[in-house]
Amino acid sequence: MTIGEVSEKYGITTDTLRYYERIGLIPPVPRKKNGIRDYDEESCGWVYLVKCMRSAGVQIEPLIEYVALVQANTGLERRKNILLEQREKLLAQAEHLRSTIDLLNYKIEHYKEMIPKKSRK
Amino acid sequence: MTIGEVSEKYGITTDTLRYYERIGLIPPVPRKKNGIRDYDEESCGWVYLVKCMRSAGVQIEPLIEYVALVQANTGLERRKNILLEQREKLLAQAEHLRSTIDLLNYKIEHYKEMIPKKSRK
DNA sequence: CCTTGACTTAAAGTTGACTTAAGCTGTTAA
DNA sequence: TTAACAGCTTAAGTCAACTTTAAGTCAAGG
Repeated sequence: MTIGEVSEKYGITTDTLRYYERIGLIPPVPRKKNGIRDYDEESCGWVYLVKCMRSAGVQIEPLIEYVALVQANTGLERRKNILLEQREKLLAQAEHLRSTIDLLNYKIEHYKEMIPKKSRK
Repeated sequence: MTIGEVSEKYGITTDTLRYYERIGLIPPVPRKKNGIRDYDEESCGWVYLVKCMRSAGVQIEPLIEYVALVQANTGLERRKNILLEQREKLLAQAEHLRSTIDLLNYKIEHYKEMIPKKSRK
């Protein structure tokens, strides 16, 4: 799979895909003899994981550390801790999101009551 | 209430509070004769709302528009729509967060299985 | 042969959201 | 009364995470 196809598939620009690889957010992608990236299942899996985590708000730094450990095949305990830490953050975020949505619901109800009385046009 | 007290109360620096006011994220705060800000209930309410929305990920721009409309006492319909739009975004984000947390749970389970076999130290 | 799409490094530019600096003034404690 | 403090303003600076530009090379397809 070419970088262009992967870009299409996940909605990430080719520039960003190369950037991710450069900074170690995903492990080096296998190349064809001519040096062109040839994404396999595994690389796609990494891209998917990063896309998912990043869009959920996980910072780049912990992900880079995690990827480095997986590549070095070490730090099992540390890897688990990184995942646990990030999960904690996401759980807190989800909780905060819920209460903010409640606040919005409350305000929106207020407008629903106000508006029908005015608009007629 | 001085800016310092408000800063303390909501965990927002005085710099940020002034910045918020300057860009219209909260309406102008009342002043004492000497020009020093004197936050009342209403201003504190705005600070709280902004803190809540911002930390949930709501963009500054729509909030500025909303605040401007409230101040001009117009655009009831538009205000409601802004709130509806932001709620939609937060709901989508909450859903995405949930699935990402699931993915993390899955990966963490994997590490829980791997680790006990090795570590004995 | 030439266009297309891939590749490289390195650096500058962008965006969103603050933060800091510089240079004031006004109130309070020693 | 004088020095420390908290406040004031505007403009410039910072940071993360990209994005774009420069300035090329390389190789396959029409």
